[in-house]
Amino acid sequence: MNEVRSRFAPSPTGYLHIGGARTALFAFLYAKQHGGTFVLRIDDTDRQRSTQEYLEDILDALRWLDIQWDEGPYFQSERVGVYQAAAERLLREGKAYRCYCSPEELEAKRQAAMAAGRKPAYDGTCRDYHPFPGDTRSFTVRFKSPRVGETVLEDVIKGRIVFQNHELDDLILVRSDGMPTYNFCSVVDDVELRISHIVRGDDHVANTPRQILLFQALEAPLPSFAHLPLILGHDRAPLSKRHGATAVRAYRELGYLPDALVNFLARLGWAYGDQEIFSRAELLAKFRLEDVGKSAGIFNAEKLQWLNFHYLKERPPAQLAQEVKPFIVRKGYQLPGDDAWLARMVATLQTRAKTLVELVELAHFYLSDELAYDPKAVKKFLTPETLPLVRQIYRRLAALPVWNEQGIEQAFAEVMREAQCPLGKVAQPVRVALTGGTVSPGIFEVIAVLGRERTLARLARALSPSEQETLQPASQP
RNA sequence: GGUCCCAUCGUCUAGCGGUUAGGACACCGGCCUCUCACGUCGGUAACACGGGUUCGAGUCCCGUUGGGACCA
Repeated sequence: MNEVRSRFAPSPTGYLHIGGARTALFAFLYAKQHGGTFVLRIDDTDRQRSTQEYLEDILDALRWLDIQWDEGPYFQSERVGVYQAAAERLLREGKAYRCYCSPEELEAKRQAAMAAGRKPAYDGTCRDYHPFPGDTRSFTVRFKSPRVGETVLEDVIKGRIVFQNHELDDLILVRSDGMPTYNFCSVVDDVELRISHIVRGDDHVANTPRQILLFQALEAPLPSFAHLPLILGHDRAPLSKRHGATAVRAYRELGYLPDALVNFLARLGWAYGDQEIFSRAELLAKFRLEDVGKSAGIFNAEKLQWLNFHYLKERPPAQLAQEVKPFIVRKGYQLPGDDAWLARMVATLQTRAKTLVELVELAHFYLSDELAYDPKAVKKFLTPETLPLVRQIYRRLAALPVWNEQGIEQAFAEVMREAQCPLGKVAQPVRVALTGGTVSPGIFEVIAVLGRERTLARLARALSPSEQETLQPASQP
C-alpha cells in the first residue's frame, strides 16, 4: 500500500523547457529508485493555449532524455466528468457552495477592499446563501475553506511551512461555464491516480495549503510534497525566452547530448559531495530528493557545455557517428555512406568539439572538397621555401604501399631527416593544403582518414599553381 | 500591498558548532606538443549586514538588506 507513485503534469502550452525537464527528472528518479511508478498527466484544461504540437514536443523531449513514464499520459480534458462529480460530492456534503456573485460584483468588492486597505479576497457572501428552487442565475462552485486554524505543509525539500487558514479565501472549484479550475482538477486527479509524491516547481507552494484542504475535504490520504526551487537566468530573473534557449528541443538542436543535459539538470540544485559526473545508474543510486537545495539556481550554460564536451569525449565513435548524422544533413553536406569511415572521422574530432553542431563545423574539410582556404594561412605556410617539403611529402605518400598512420608518420620522418627540419615546418604547410587552415586534428590522422586519393589531390592542388607542374599520383615512384 | 520562500567564490555547490572554508565550470599562468585541442600542474576568487546564544558560529536564534514565488 505504500507504493510510491510520482507524477509529472505539464501543460501543453509551450515546449518542454529546462525547468520542466528537471522536475520530470526528479519525479522520475524518485519513483524509480523506490521501485515505484512514474505517471505522466497532461494538464490541458486550458483548451485555448494547449496544442497538439506542444504535446508532441513534450513527449518527444521526455523520450529523448530517456525519462520513461510507466503510466499515462492521462489527459485532463478527457476527465471533466470526474471533476464535476467531485464538485457535486463536495456540494452535497456541504464542503462547497454555489456562489452567485457576478464578476462585476466581485470586482467592486475587490476594489472596495483594496481601497479600505484590506486584502482583495472573496468575502464569503454566498457561503451560507441557499438559493430558492427556481434560481437560474449562473454560479460558480466555491470551496468552503475553514476560517480558523492552520494548515501545515511538511515539504520534503523546504521543510515545515505553516499557513493561517484565515489567509485563505474560498477558492473557485468550478467556473460559471462549468469548467473546473486548475487547483481542483489537479487535486482530484492526484487523488484518483493515487499519487503519493507530488514533485513540482516552487511556484506552487502558495497553492498547496488550499490543495491540502481539498485533499482533506475529499477524505483522501495526503501525498508528500516536494517543491523544487526555480531555475533562474543569468540576470536572476526566472528563465524565459529572453535568456535564449530554454526549451529542451533547443539544446537538442544545438547539438547537446541527452546525458549531458540530464547530468547538468540533476546537479542544478542537488549535489553528492564533490562528484560532478553522474551516469544514469549513478543518479538512480545516489540522487535524494531530500538533499535538493532550497535556493533557486542560475542556469549556467558554460557548465552544460563542459558536461556535453565530457560526454562527447566519452562517446564511442560509432555511436557518435550515428548521432551526428542529422547535423551533417542539416548543414547541407552529402552524408558519407560509410559508417565506419564516419566513425573514424568523428574520432579525430571528439576532443575538439563542445557540441555536435561544432563537430560538424570542424569536419568541413572531411565532408567537402570545396575547401575554404584561409588566405593568411596560405600566405604564411605555402611559400617557395615550404612547397618543396610538401612535394617531398607528396612523393613519399604517393609511394606508400599501405595507407595507415604508421606509414604516414614514417614518410614525414624521412622528409624531416633529409631536410633537417622539425615536424612543425612540414606539418603546417601540409595542414593548410589539406584543410585550408592552420587548425585541425593531428596531421597524421587527418591524412589517414582523408585517404590517399583526396590527400594527394589536395596536395597537388597546393603545389600546382606555384610549381607550374602537374603531379600525377600514378607517375611517381 | 498581503502571504510565503531563499541567501558560501562570477556560476553550480560541499559544509550539518572547532576546517589553512573543499570541489567543479569559467578566467589567468606553467608543462605537454606538428597546429588547435585533450591532458596535467598551479593561481585569482565566497560565508550579504547587524545583533544575540556559545569557551568557540559559514553552521543555531532574531532583525536588516537584497532576491524570488503566489495572490491581486
